[in-house]
Amino acid sequence: MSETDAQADVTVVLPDGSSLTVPAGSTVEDVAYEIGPGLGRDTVAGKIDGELVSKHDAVHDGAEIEIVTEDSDAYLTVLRHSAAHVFAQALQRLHPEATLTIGPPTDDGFYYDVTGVDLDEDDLAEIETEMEAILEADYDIERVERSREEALDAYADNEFKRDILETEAAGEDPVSFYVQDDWQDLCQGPHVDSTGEIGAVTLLNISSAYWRGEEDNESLTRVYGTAFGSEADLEEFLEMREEAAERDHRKIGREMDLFSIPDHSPGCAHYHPNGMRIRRELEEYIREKNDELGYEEVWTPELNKAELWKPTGHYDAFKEAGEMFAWEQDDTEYGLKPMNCANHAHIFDDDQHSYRDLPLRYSEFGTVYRNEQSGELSGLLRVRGLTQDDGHAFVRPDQIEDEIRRTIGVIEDIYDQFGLEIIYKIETQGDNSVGSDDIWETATDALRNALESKGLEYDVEAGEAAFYGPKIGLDARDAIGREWTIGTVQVDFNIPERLELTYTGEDNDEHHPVMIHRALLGSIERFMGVTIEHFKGNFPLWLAPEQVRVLPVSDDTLGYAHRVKNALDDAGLRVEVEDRDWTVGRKIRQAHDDRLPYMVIVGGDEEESDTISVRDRFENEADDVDVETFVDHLVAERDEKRAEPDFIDV
RNA sequence: GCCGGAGUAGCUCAGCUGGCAGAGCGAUUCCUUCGUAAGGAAUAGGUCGAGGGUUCAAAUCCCUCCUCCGGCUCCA
Repeated sequence: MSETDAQADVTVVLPDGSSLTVPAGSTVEDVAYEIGPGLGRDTVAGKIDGELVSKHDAVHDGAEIEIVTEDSDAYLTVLRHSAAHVFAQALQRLHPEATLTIGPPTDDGFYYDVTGVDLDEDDLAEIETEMEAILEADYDIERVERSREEALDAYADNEFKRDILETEAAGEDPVSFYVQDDWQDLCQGPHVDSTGEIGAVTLLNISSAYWRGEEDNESLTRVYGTAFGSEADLEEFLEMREEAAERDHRKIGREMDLFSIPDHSPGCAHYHPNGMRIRRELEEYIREKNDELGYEEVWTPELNKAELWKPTGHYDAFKEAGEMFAWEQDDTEYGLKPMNCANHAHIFDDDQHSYRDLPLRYSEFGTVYRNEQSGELSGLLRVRGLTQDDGHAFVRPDQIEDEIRRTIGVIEDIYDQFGLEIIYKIETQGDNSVGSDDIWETATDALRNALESKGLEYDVEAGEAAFYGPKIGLDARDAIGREWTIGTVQVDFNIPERLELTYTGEDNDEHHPVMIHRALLGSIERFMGVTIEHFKGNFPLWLAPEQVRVLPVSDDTLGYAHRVKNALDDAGLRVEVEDRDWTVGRKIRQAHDDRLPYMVIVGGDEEESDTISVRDRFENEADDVDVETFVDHLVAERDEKRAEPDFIDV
């Protein structure tokens, strides 16, 4: 507490809404002791106005205070931050030449970016052992304040820490260090009290990262790890990672023979018959939704002259970044389309339009090619050749918001249908944008208003939009928690102007329409990847590549099995007969492994009574089932796109 | 593109201190005709990702390239 403010008091707000008055200069820890001595002793750190801070930080008048103890969610963050320090200390014990940069906690662990040292996985194992020794030694972790000068001195050979002193810690004097044993790090904290508090720690992988995340900056070595209060929690974490790997769409895609991405075509998926069945269902579903929204389907070619993309700005945005496949042919530059907009704009422009014609909407399953960097490719989730369920609505300015709202409404229906959890984002104008700031603002407002009028929560990602306009991004998570944009809605005032697209207004003057770019699923590839992981391959009946498999108990009933199959075939169901020379148990096991929604088992009893025995993927069984009843149920279940097999109601 | 890891039979993987290329599952054939999560036997199956080098000898050691995985940057 500082002497000068000793008289003044400050009032802080606690999580339950009550207020507490403490002497000015009080720290988070002081506030905790004020609430109760037990809480004071348990305090690890605090939150001031939602931001995680050290328990030694002073509170200010009106601050919302939260005390972080071992029971708080934020405690793990603190503990992992300390684990990052333990890593750095261990690293420098074994590799004194290593230079430290930053080492923050993340959602599920921590990382530390270092340089001046080459590390591989064997090094990681050694460092981990050293870290365990540091936990064992249970060093006190102490916050120490040092003068700027002292800090700059200490980091005479570390340009990164000096950079931090000049930016994040600009003007701070003294600055805080955290010290454990004979090791220290410039750090704001907070940290746990001693290294022994970290119950379990592990290093996960090694990668490179750019200083301050910018590609032009120095490349650093990043080591990822995580930490928990106990070994048991760490075990649980590692088990969950293994379970997540079981959902991996690449693994399931191979097991179910859905698709492949061969070496001869990196980033370009080949759909096998089973995968194509799913793709067709998705496309038909989206056609229905596009009909609902008033889109007319078109098709435009992949191959175009490169000049198509010059006026739109795509050429600058894609070609010059090396992201477009383009080449010289007979003295002319050709390319594969990276987006469908220019072709749809052509269709609009090929005729004249009255204000009465708008909105005019074109949809296309448009296959585009983008030369994504090799290290970016990831199964179906990030590819070079992708088919978007793309669409462009050409609207009058007064129609923008309504059009967006209707589109978002349908998108919500779609994601509800799949049970996908979606994160809404608005991405705003970036450095590469074309068009005036005013136009961008109007367009961004239109998106914001549409989301807000539907009461949807969204994050804002500043500066992340495409070059031609702001966008709403709908993100889904994959099995290991990565977020991928699937659907998107974008407002574009720029391309219509650049291409001089016009319609004749009520005033008999020519006006530029506004283009709304949208994709409901995003790309078939990414959506399939997300969907496979979401369902863990256990698709709802309407999507399942093989919906029913008929298993004859023995060859004697093979004929009856085929008659049952025909009945299901006639209803348009995807059904096969298992005719391999296997025992019934073997056939059932295989059908479960193949993730069949339903299997039908037929033997002498069934043939005699003209019934079937049904077993679903949940291992529910029903005997003496009438074939017609079963078919009727499946048709309804399929047509209503029910999420799970429910013929056998339990 | 950058850092780390990996590429051996259709799949999952062993072999990699250089010395005859292996297993399980799957496939094929034969036997079995089976009642709700793996019946038995035999057989076939390989450019050890590609190219180059070292060596008497390379899946194994060295170099270059390709592809995949995790992360960074970037995106549907």
